[in-house]
Amino acid sequence: MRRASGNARAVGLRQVATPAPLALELRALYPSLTDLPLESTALEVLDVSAGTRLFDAGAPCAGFPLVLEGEIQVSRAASDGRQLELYRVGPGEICIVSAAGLMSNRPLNAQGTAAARTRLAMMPPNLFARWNDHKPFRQFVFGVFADRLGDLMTLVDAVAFHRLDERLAGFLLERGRVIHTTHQALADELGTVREIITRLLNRFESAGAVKLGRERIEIVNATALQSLSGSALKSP
Amino acid sequence: MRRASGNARAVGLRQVATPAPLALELRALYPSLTDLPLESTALEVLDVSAGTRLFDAGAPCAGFPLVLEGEIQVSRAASDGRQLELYRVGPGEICIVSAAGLMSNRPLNAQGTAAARTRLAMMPPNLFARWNDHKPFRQFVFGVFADRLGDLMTLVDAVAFHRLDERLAGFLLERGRVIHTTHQALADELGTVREIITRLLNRFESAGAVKLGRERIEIVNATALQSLSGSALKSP
DNA sequence: ATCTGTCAGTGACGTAAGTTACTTAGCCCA
DNA sequence: TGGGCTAAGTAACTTACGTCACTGACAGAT
Repeated sequence: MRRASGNARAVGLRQVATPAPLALELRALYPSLTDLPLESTALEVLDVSAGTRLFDAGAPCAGFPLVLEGEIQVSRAASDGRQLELYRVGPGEICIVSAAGLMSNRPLNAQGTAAARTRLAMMPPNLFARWNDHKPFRQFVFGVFADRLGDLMTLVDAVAFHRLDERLAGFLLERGRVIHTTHQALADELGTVREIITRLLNRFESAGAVKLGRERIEIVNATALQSLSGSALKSP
Repeated sequence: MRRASGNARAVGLRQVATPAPLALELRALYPSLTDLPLESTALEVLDVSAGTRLFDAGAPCAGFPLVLEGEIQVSRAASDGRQLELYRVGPGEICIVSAAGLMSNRPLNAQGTAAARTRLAMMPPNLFARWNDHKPFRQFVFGVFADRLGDLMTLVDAVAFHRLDERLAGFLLERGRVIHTTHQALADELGTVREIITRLLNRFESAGAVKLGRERIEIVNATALQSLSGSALKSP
């Protein structure tokens, strides 16, 4: 964590804190920033390793994250240690919990963790407010906001109306043929505990849908898995 | 359902479709509309009875509802007939599912039903887009948007991590001392079935927390109910 | 080669919640 | 005052999930 220093205002110039390569990178990932004065703005850049907690539920939002590389996992934690993933934020995407925290000036209602080594630029709260007056940026933010809201409703639906085996099967299908992860991580994404994941995965293996290994799940029969999922992923 | 008619443009004037009293009423409930040209705009006004379906999941959003009187219940339905209330929209409030539908141009991801006799003005999609350029309106919409998002997270949390008795107890406490509703309606709000509500309410009655009657629940010991709820309503 | 920590497997058990299939109660209106 | 409707009670049963308390398996460090 590094803060831009120096005092350019002393010589009557605006502070130039965002190096040109970073501005370029940002504009490539977030085209809606194109016409904004990135170069004359202090954006803090963080480079964190997998597992780093980036923000906590209950805390005020410290800034709006622009992900350059990696992925942030946003989830909700229960008092008994279980947790449930709400969504992930990758490069070029935005975090609606942060946006909501900034727009309503309320504490964040979820926690964010780096799911991998992650590099991100932090847009300070006042800057976020100011740049929302810029129509392209605003439209981008609120477009994604709206999309994520839909995802969240689908999640509510899944949690309220679907069995865990369906949800797990659907989840695996979204992750490609070979998945490298632990049972605990899967449990944390689905809001359950490790043992249940183990049990369900073993069932899937007995059914011939997957092959299991240490931190490894290979889908050997996607069709079977699909039918196990009951196609639980339909949005509306 | 009544559509404003006439063709004022034929005589070179903008269409004047919103009568002054309605404009007044709207501005009283939605102050962020103050500086917008309500009078020169065609706003359809609907007056519907309790139970009327106002929009369906999967359909495109027909307009942005401004509630004048009554209440809209927004919920998500499962294929087995169960349904789960996401939130309600009263006078002066806004519906984020509609807003999201308009901003992302995607089908709505929940259904809306009048929870009582409801009167509302419908802002057409293109008007909503246009008026979002007006800062006070925009800030109002997105402020509420952000707030509701928080509610939604709390809902996810409740559904994923809390028992139904806790949720029911909490729900009752929010509804005042005497509640007039059916067990089925409660089930539809919490995402379960009627029998379970009956069972739980009877337990609450045995515990001396409530007194039951036909379409009537009276809370006789709020403290007891509170402890049954496990204070399951904490947000973050 | 052994140690140590993480990851995975397992079985017994408890219980919240949904399902089925009724019966009973209360209310409206003819 | 007796149908006919909807709301509510109920009991027996099933099942998905979670909890507990382990044991075993593997990988990198020493």
